[in-house]
Amino acid sequence: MATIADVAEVAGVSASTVSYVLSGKRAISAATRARVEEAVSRLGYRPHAGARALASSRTGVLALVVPLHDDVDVGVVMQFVRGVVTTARAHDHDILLLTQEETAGLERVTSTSLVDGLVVLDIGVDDPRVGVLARLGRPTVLVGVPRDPHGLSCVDFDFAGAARVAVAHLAALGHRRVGLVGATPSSVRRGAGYADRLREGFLAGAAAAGLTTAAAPCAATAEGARACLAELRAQLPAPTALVVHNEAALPHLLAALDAEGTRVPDDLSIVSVGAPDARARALTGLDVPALDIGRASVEVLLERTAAPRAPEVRLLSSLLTDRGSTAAPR
Amino acid sequence: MATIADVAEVAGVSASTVSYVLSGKRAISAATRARVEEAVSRLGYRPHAGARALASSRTGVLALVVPLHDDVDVGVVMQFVRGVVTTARAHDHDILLLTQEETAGLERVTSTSLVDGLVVLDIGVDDPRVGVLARLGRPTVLVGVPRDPHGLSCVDFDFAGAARVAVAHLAALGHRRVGLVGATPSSVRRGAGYADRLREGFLAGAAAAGLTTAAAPCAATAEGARACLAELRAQLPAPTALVVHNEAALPHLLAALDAEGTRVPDDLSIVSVGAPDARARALTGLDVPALDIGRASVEVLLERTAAPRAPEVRLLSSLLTDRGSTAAPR
DNA sequence: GTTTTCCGGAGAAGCGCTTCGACTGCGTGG
DNA sequence: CCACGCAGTCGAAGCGCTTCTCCGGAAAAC
Repeated sequence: MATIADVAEVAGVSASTVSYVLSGKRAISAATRARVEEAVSRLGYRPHAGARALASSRTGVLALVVPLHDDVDVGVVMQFVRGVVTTARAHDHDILLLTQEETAGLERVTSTSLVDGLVVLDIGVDDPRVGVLARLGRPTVLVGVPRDPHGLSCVDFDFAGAARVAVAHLAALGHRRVGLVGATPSSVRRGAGYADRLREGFLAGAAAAGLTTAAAPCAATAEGARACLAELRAQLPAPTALVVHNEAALPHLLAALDAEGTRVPDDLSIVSVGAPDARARALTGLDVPALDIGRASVEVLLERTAAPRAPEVRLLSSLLTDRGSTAAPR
Repeated sequence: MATIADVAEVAGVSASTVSYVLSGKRAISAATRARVEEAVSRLGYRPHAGARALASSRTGVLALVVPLHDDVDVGVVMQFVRGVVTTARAHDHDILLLTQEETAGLERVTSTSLVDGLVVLDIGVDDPRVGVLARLGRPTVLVGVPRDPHGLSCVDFDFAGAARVAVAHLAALGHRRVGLVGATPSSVRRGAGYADRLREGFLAGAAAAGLTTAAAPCAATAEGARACLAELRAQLPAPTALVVHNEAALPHLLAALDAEGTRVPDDLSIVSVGAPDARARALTGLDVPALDIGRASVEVLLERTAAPRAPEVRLLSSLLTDRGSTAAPR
């Protein structure tokens, strides 16, 4: 491998000049720049990442911490990762992939100076990692909004806003009795804040539109779907529409409705908020803009690795797509 | 951050001694080892990754190249990634995530000495990256088997073997007319070798068992499933069993069968080879051991970063799981 | 008793890069 | 005409680590 010294020799300049040509941190005459660039491409020179990191104390690598547990939709995670990687690459950064083994991993990659910053997915309301991350003192973006962000930036989907849009859509169609099929009990137990935030948006939106409501969590099984339906109907007789915040339970829910002869949207309108599922029936609803969240995370992070900056909470919204699963009540 | 010099000072030894204690590359007396370790933990010392990489020309990072196109099952990719990451961590390595932007990424991470080796997913029969990777000269493991591996190691699922097992299972039940629902046309077009390898295993196994067969690719849509069924029946009247190598088409296939009143397994037995799908109906079949493939990839790779070694092609098999979708023909 | 071996440790030379300070001409303004 | 500033370049000092060489002393060999 060619080194910067080789390039300098070929170009007939000093190593520092080559460095300045490459970094653009000092003025260089057009003639010298041309000679250096010629030498660089002739030798196929590539700066050594380790040497660069050592001298500049910046690595050009960001850590991405993704969840392992199967409570999250893999499709959404994939899209998110894709957004992160492509955006990082667009800004000349690479991604180091960490799984949620332990908080020790966070400690390790920061204190060995392996990465310049971190993006941490699936942050719970009282996530113990948030305190650790704040203490580590590296630029960090949390995906999810904890109760106390400890001064870190957050990026997430605006679940409350999405619920309000969903409710407003149903209210505009004339629905008066609307149920909420909530997230899985396990995700609620885990303290994933989005379940509560969506629920609050749902209730606030319904109250504003003067709707009567019911809400219940829903396990992603056939029995879970039936139980949730029964529970909702016990709270609220004959709802004419459902907001579903549970892509995993959706197939079971649709199967249960089909089995009892309930037609969508003729007898019941459904708006889904969450991961778009390619395999199941497409429903009217708001999709989590996972790609955009990934992109935004990296952008927020890089702004803060470049220069110190106040933390920020950025909530992204998405538009309601009509896929024919809602209609006016009969 | 504490440096090795700080540790040396606190422990009352030289920096080189600290280095040898940490790497274990030389004999150290118990007394000094204890003093050094005490100093390390007191200062919370962590070696700087860049400095280490510069001096030792090893980074402890492996590149993982994952596909973006949605022709692959995200669940399988996730499992695979999980196997890669956990195995790498178990051997004190980290994972740098690359997407298939371009072959330029491969070039970049190797020639800047960012990584010690590469694991490249979803290798096609004539994948252009294989030649590039061979030229780069870093330890590499291909997941998938190209026509010419250029001296690189390969790890993959034994699709041919899986098909033989599936066919043998059906033959043992007494089936004589068996159809193969193949991979999607787009994956075949892409040159993903597994489609052909499974097909060959299917045909060989069927021939050995004296079965009559038909085979057709299948698009992952409702019409695709119907067309594939029609095509199979045109080639082979009234097949009593199907081997399905297409998890994406499976829901549509089952729906089509259901719609025409064909019962599984009463009227038709089905063996599925591929990604286990949590959402759809569980079928008898062989699951791609994605986690194990990830694990094996890293192990094969690390064996070759540690010391030069001949390339290897490792095909992993899995066991047939009976989930009640096969029965003796009537 | 002397010589050889071996063990444990220190010293120093890089690894390849960035960046600070210094130097050299050259054009400007006083 | 002289200081002065400025663009353009170089030299050198690290960044923090690994690893080669060397060295003293104790143990083993003769």
